[in-house]
Amino acid sequence: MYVTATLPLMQTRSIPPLRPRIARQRTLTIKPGKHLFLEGDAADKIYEVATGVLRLTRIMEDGRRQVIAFGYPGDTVGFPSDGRYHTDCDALVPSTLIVHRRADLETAKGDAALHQRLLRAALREISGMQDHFMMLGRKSSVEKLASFLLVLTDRVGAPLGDFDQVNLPMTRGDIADFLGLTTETVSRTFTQLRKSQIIAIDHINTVVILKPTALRSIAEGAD
Amino acid sequence: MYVTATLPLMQTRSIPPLRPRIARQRTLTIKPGKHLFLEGDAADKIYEVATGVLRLTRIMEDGRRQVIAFGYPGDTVGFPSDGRYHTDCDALVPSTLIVHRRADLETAKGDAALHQRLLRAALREISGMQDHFMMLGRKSSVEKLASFLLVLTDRVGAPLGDFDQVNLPMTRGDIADFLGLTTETVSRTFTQLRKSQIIAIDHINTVVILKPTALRSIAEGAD
DNA sequence: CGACGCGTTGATATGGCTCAAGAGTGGTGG
DNA sequence: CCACCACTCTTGAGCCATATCAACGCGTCG
Repeated sequence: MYVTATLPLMQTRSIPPLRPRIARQRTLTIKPGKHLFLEGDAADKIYEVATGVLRLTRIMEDGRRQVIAFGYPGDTVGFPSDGRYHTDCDALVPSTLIVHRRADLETAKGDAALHQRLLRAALREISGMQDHFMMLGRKSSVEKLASFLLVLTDRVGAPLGDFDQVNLPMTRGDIADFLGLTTETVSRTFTQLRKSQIIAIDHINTVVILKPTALRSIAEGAD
Repeated sequence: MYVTATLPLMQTRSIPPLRPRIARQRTLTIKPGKHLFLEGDAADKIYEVATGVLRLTRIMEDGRRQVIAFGYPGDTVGFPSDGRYHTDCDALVPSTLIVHRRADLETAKGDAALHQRLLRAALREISGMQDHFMMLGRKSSVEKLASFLLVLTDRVGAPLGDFDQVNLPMTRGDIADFLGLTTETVSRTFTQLRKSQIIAIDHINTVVILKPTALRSIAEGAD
């Protein structure tokens, strides 16, 4: 069997945000709480996150919500199907985005390199989602939260003394809806990891990874 | 809110299998139980299902399994990321596949129409997976099974008298691993739907949809 | 200062899991 | 053609992880 680190976020590995070279780039700023697009909107644009964090969600008629992904710098969001977006998308923190036309993804007629780039982002998204499946369908609450923290730390963690630290711009409810749990369970699971000295919690949204190895073995399903 | 039929399978809508026009197509036959590729294999080829049914799976070190998707005619499987496959893939029934080169997806240099076609398949896969997320994370067992049966019926159901009938080439275990349940729960849920006269079960793997409306309202979360 | 949103914690309920037994079902070889 | 075996499916009983319901603290913002 091929062993994979299980990665709940959209993408397996981050790619540095596109830096303008020759052509001027269309960019866009979006504030927390503001929607970039809604499910069902005609999808003309594709967005590449430059700074900030986005949230992609799906909502059922009765209000049940699933967070499909968090969009971090380097991530691309807004892949259309049948010309429409299939999730809602809003910002968790002030964010800046690079705007691409749908045509840049769909045809190689224009900027071939950009086309390639967007295509590759789409493929990365597919493989990232496959990890998320395993997590949603087959993992316990601790395993889910451990996996989540690990991926986030890998992608956007910052060293703090001997440890890695990670900031969580999303609420416990967002994490719950990403992992298929309730806020209460997420909160309890944080407490559990904190009490077993595997993580430390600074200000509600700042987690320090004290025992990365322990966290990793929890995520992979070691008892 | 934009209301979506929730669709657990890979793709929202089937597309007719590619029919050879000028160039000869490379095709391939695969028997039940045989693997088309494994997670981690170098991904040189992309496959379009012409006939049969494939199964895409992910397995954890301790044996927990997640069925990522079932590949029906018109579906495309084997999207690579970083040049590798990220799931295992085998056949549930004898299947024939149209083989494409990875380059056909990745560059528009060769057959532009084919490139487009594969790209669109990738985008459809992304949106299909988003539906699957909602199902895995937020639905009850009946809702899951109802959604599953509906999508399958839409895609590969056949009329039988006044009703639609659908064949299930996969085991209860496969369905369980697709829906994030156990075999026992899947079996019980089938029984429950059968006893409430919403479906009828012919030969273990043949389901007749007696009350599609009821099934639909269960899938969407009506109590 | 009050209100509201968010997070934590506790008590209890319950849906789906686990363990276990039996009933089909299909394949194989005598 | 039948007997046997392996495998899948079904059903039951009990349990456990997570949901639900509820209370409360804390920080933020008007």
